[in-house]
Amino acid sequence: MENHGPPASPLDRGHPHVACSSCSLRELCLPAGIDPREMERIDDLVNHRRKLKRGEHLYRAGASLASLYAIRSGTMKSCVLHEDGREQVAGFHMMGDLLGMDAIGGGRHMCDIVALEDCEVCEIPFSCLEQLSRELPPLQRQLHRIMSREIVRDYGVMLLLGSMKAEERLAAFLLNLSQRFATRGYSASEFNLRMTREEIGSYLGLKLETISRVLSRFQQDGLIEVHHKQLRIADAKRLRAILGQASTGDA
Amino acid sequence: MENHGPPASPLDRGHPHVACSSCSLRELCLPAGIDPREMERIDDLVNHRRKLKRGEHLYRAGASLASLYAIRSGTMKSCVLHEDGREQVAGFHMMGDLLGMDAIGGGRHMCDIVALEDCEVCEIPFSCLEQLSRELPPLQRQLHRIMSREIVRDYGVMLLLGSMKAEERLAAFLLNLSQRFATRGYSASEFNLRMTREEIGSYLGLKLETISRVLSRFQQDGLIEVHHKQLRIADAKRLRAILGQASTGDA
DNA sequence: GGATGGCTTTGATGTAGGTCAAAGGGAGGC
DNA sequence: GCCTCCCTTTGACCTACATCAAAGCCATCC
Repeated sequence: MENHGPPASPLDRGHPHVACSSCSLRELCLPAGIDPREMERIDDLVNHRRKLKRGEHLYRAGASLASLYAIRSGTMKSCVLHEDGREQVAGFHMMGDLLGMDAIGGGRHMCDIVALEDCEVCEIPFSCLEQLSRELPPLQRQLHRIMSREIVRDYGVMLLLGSMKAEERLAAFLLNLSQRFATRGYSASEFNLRMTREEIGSYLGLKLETISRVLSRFQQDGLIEVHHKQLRIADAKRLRAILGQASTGDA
Repeated sequence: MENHGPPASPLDRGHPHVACSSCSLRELCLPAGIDPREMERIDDLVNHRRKLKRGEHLYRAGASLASLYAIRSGTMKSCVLHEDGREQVAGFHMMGDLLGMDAIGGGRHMCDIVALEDCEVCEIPFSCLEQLSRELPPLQRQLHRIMSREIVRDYGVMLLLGSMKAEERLAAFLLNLSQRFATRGYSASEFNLRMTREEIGSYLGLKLETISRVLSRFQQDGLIEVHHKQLRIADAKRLRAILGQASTGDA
């Protein structure tokens, strides 16, 4: 039962001050590296926010490209759909991440984005962004950087899916989450899993039972502590060693 | 034993006329959609070509970003490397494809690119490209489109690796190759596999023996004919049906 | 407060694809 | 022309993960 809530006006123009210049995420997000004096031009670009309840879609595959979205708060997942109904989680996204770049190529979105909890996103009309990035080289750079990083991230996932076994995949996943929380100023060792075991499994190319079993094993081995969605990394070094697979030594 | 050939001068400035404007690939490649009158500015951008022999690297992971490369002829593979030596093929690339975008994010390449046969590429200094794309909106658009398509392509691979079984993966692979040859004006039904079974396997997250077995099975079932690297798609419809998995009917 | 329904855990069993092994074919080098 | 080396094919066996099944937990709804 997804918490669709009232379909209500998804566009919330009620914030008079949607300002990148005062946003704590600005160094992670699109405005990174922008001269403070130019910042107000970015503020104009991002003219409103949008709130989503858990389970709501930000957009669906097939929708035509209007805007990119920067996540201000909350966690989302992207899902690609196989024609025969199978779907796979392609990524988990959190504050500061930029979404929607899948649509630039063909003008239509190629995946669904779903809120895993209540979220807030900043909407960035794409044509304005293209325009402005012609005028502000640092903005252009940052956009390119973000798209490039997305490509590289995907390479990492391909490596994971193509050549790692279950334990390695899960270790890589947990360490990646940990690192992303750290980058955002949260604890690297203690956090909440916003997604279900099934979603993790889908992302990692495994079944939910396998996720559950491997988490239990990790816990027995003292690598982590899990209590439903609450997770603590108890021994990051050994967790990393599962990945390195060679050295149990200092990573 | 890779055919490294003489390390020789990799930069071949000997072509006086490296002109996008007269290149048969221009509509697939970076200049797509450029006004003919602006084309000479692109010609200036792409100021030289480079030839590679089979087995040579175009660049290696860690190399700093200097240029993007457009493939003029030949086939290449990209490989991502796991720290512990395992490597995985992340993609196969052919004429018209643009390489190197993995380095934009961090300034360093994140994968190796290796020629699977003798190749020729056009070198595009990245900072010039960024500069010029500020002045020519259609160039900017095309660059964004290409990067976006790369992201979407990766989603497809994730889906393949994460939720398809061996036969589906191989069918998807062959159909994808077929389609790419067709786009480039070659036969969609008959072509050469430039890569080994092992490389296909690496790309698809399978072992070479599995690739071999599945190809044999496909052949027995009359879906394809393979004779070493020569491949003919004998029944594209049924091959597509393996993917759709539901309807054996008209895809 | 009890009921309902998702999510998770754990066990028993099955299987796709991996691993190991051996032999056959082509292409390039001498 | 012959040799060598890689690539490929095919078979026999094994293992990691999927599948099926059942029971427990937590949150939410009534």
